[in-house]
Amino acid sequence: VAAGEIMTDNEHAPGQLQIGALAKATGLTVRTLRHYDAIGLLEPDERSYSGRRSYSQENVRRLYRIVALRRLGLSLDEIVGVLDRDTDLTEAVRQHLAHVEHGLALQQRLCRTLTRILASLELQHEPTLDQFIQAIEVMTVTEHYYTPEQLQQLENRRDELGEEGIRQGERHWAELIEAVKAEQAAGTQPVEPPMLELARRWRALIQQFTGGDEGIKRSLAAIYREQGPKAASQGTVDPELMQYVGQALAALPPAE
Amino acid sequence: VAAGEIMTDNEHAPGQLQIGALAKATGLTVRTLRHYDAIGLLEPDERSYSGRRSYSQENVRRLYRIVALRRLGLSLDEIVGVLDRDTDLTEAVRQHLAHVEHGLALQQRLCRTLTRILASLELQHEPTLDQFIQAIEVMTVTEHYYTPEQLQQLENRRDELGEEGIRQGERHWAELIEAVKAEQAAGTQPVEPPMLELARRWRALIQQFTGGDEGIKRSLAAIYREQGPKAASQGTVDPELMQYVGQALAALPPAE
DNA sequence: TTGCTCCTCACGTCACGTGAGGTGGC
DNA sequence: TTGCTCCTCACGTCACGTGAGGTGGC
Repeated sequence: VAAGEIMTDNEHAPGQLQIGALAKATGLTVRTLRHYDAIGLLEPDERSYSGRRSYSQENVRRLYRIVALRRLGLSLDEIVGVLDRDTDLTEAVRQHLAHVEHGLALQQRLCRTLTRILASLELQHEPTLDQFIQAIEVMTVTEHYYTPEQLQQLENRRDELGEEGIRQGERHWAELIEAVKAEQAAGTQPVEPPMLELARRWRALIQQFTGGDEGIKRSLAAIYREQGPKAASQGTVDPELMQYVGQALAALPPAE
Repeated sequence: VAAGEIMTDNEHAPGQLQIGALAKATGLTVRTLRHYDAIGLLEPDERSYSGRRSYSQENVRRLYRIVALRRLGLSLDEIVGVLDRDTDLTEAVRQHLAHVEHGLALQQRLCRTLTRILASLELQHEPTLDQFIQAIEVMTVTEHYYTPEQLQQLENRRDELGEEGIRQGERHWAELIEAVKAEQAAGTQPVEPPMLELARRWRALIQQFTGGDEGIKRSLAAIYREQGPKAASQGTVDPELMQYVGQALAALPPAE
């Protein structure tokens, strides 16, 4: 036999590739190529008599396009659209970008939420599962009351304050609430001077939280109305205490 | 019959809820609750004689926890871990956050890539599918050669330059390449003064791209070596042209 | 009898991974 | 005969959505 006749299946048609060779060349798996065949995304040029897939150079070029588009995150279906049903490429990419950006925004919010949850988890000594769950519920319920812009504003203020500033604010609230509880336990009337002084501090802290923004004030008021003081105060104030403080606040002269 | 005996199935056990009522109360679908039952995440307290699910208050509390953890993006399996196999909550959240942040970083890179691809798509007059595909390939192949920090640096420089600066840079390159092609076509030798002048401009533009960073210079050189001039120049320079310029660059005196 | 709620299968989603079981080519 | 490559099913993934077909309670 002449040397030219000694050939592997691979070489029968020059430039044709078997599935394994193509997989190795592109870094894809054999399974992936079979999948692309099954859904009609990349059908091999021909089959050998024993049923083996044989890919032509044309197939290879198409595969490179597929891989490129996959890296952009397009779905196989969208790729079929671009390659075979002449979907406008620019338009497809534009839409895809919009989609990705949308998902990104959601992920970022989730990230911020998780970070805050984690911070409060680490702050609290022995956080009960229940306290934790409540923190999440409060966070998600209250977020529902603010517009995206307002949430952004609150977010910005937190950034301004920084880690330390936030902890300080939390300490101030905790101290104030303790002080109010003490007066309540001591039987102080809401309109007596000591409570009026605490109410002033209370109003100042709320002012600090809202930053004087009317929209945020209204949203906070809505949370009080519809979800009660516990939700509005992130679980720190119970209804009776709030009623007590409310009377003192009502007895205050209008804000200077 | 006494009035007390006239009851709906719903009221047989007070406080018990049928699946539809629970779904309505939580905003989940009936299907979802059945799914949670099927995987053992939330099994109803009991079944009525006709097989209807009956949820107790205890079930409801558990469901609220499930919903809260879902909002953080935990998988149902992770939730089972937290609720039943006392997985450490803080640890679970920490890991989940790390996971989300990782995905976020990938998404952000994808977003930047898409934005750039889109920008170049819009810049080019009649972008062929092939040109486009090549742009993606070039982008992904070359990105492989830079470290994350280097990519960040390049990203930063692009931000500094702004839209207009980038276009200007692209114009400069296009003009320079045209000028070199003209000299080549005119038969100018690489070492003749006109080409030496062009080579100086060439070196200056490269300097501008690398920002003088040695690491980026090395990465760019690696792309030339391993992927050829076409990839390194984002598809704008073919090998012969590069060789021609290369001779002129070699004939230049060392950079001032 | 008519609605309404509930029930149990069971397929589909997206892009493959991962065997099971078998055959052709050196 | 032994490896190696290749083949075709077919199940599993994640959290349900969506029918199909049927039954109990007012």
